[in-house]
Amino acid sequence: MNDSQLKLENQLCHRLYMAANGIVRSYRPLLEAIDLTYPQYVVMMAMWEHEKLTIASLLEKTAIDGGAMTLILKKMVAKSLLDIVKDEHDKRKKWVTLTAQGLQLKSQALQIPQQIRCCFPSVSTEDLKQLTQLLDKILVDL
Amino acid sequence: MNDSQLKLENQLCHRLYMAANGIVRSYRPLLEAIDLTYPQYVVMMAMWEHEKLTIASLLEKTAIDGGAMTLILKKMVAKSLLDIVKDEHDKRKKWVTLTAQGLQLKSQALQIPQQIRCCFPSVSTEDLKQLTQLLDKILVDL
DNA sequence: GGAAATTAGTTTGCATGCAAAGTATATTCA
DNA sequence: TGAATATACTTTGCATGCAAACTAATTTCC
Repeated sequence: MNDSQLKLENQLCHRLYMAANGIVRSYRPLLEAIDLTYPQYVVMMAMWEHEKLTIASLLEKTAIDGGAMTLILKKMVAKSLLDIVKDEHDKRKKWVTLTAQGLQLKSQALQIPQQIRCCFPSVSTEDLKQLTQLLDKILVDL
Repeated sequence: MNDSQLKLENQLCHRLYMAANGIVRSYRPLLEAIDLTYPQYVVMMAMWEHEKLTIASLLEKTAIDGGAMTLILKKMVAKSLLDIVKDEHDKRKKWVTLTAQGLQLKSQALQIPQQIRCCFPSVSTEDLKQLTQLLDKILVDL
């Protein structure tokens, strides 16, 4: 029996775990400057792109947990970044929209992507492209 | 200004986030069968490989948070998978070792790697190799 | 038309991830 | 040798991730 398969070094999952946590850690100082946590930033990106989303579609686009989302949105509404209103016709639905302040924040966030790129000099544009394609293969199987 | 850079679709970080969470989710049913959480499984893999580690080296190998590790180890000791004893000479250090039961669990875990592979038919062996190399580029920059 | 099933969100309980503060022990160095 | 540092862990407080239970509203379908 080949127990090299159980070595930590050989676990793709552990590499993903370390890389994902590590990158989020790299974002932290940049996001603190605009007073956002990483998941809040993800929500903001979805909203900057769409302007108006139901909570359900926000959950789908961000892949954030539903239970966590309730709390995250509550905080973002408290910070006046978002508004949430019930749908007139389907009272189960809620619509999330950007406030003026939430929209304005985008201008401050625009520089974040390139700032993050600078944190990873070993990762070329070509690497990024390949990584995207490979990660997509994982995502389709989920 | 090019705000396509702020689209969720273009964030490597978000793909990593979804992939990492998704894979851990795939492990869950397999790990439940041997009553381990994912981080506990990571600790066990480190221990199966090394037999004896200080908490500090376990933290380094697993990249698990120190605060979380204290709790994780406590639970694993309670489940009789691990023993923890203070170092004789340096009373700050603690040594973690496998119990007989912890060692025995390895035989049941040996099949997990291939079972997980089956969950990801879209990811070839070559993909896995490339992914490993690319993720390592991220890891060196952290 | 009304019970059953489905959908949209929220709440709850538990397990981390993370930063920062705290504790105990060792080491350095003036 | 004794104060200042550094090391090894633990504790604390907060923010998710996750599963499961729960509420409210809507849709299906007999």
